[in-house]
Amino acid sequence: MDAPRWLDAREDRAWRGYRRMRRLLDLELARELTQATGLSEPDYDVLSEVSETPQGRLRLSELADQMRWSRSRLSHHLTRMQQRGLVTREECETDGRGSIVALTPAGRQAIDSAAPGHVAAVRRHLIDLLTPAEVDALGAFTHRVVDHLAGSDRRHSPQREPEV
Amino acid sequence: MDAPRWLDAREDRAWRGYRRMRRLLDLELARELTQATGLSEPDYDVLSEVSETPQGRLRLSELADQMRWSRSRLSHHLTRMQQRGLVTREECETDGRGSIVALTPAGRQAIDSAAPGHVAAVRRHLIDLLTPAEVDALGAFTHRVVDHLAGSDRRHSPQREPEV
DNA sequence: CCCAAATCGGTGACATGTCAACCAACCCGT
DNA sequence: ACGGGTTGGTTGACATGTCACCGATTTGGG
Repeated sequence: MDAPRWLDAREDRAWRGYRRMRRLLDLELARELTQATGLSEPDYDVLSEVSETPQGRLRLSELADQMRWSRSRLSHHLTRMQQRGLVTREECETDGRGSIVALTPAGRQAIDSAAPGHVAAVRRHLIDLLTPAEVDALGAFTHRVVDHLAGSDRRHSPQREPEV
Repeated sequence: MDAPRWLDAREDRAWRGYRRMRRLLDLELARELTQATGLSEPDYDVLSEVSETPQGRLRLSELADQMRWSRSRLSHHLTRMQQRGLVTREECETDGRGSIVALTPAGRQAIDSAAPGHVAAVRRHLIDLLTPAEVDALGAFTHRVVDHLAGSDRRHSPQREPEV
């Protein structure tokens, strides 16, 4: 950890800007979404993922992996969503341990009516403020960063180092 | 809310990439920071802000504004940091209501020893993966988005509409 | 076939963040 | 100097997320 390379002015500007944007954008999108629909962003994300499957049904483990959520978090959150009538849990026939989330009609209705407004907010506060070139750059480098993290993640996941 | 303009393929790629990056990057940076130093990211941010003042002392309201934290959140968090001996609270002489956060020696030591590693992690997982042009683009559009949000925020803050 | 190990999901304790309510001190027009 | 309105900060109740652990089931090697 010797002679750290600090961030230069442009890097610092980018990093601070990123952090600040992340915080403010999150707050605003969550605020608008909740006010308009009563859904939180996690609610929205869950409903969105489940509604994109043909059946409106999804295995918990798959959902957790897609969202990069811990199983514990998903389980807690689904319990709350279930109490509000947005989803139900069903048994998995092919695996006795498994569970399946399914949208209720109310859940389907909630995501359908929330989506247009949410997309509009994303446009208004982010996408439409970027030039096409910036949109492409954002798509490019975020995926690069994610791939890199997924690579180093593997080192931390419950896998053994190759034996000697 | 009629005829929503959905995100096209590139916009969708950028938006999904951003969300995924945000989540994974947060997790990884927090994980490394906590493992190396025992500090959480919020801890780090608070210590970082306070340590950048000449005295290592800062008015609570100023700190809250700079960090875009609610006063409540800040108060709760400082209470926890205080219990761990990282900061202390002092009275403000010029304003009887006010409080001041001050770094303890332990707090100073914590941020000093945490900073190099944290910056290195930010480089390794983000900055060094971007081209210089991408760094500049990130700096540019994040600030644009923040300014836009700050502008619309004003409409929601506790201010009156101009009276008739 | 059998048993150890891994996987799936759930639970309880705890850390963190939000929201609304509150008190004390300040401000300021009268 | 008074008193209403505002501000600074704290608090408690509650929502959310994390962590460690558990019980049930599946899997895979001998």
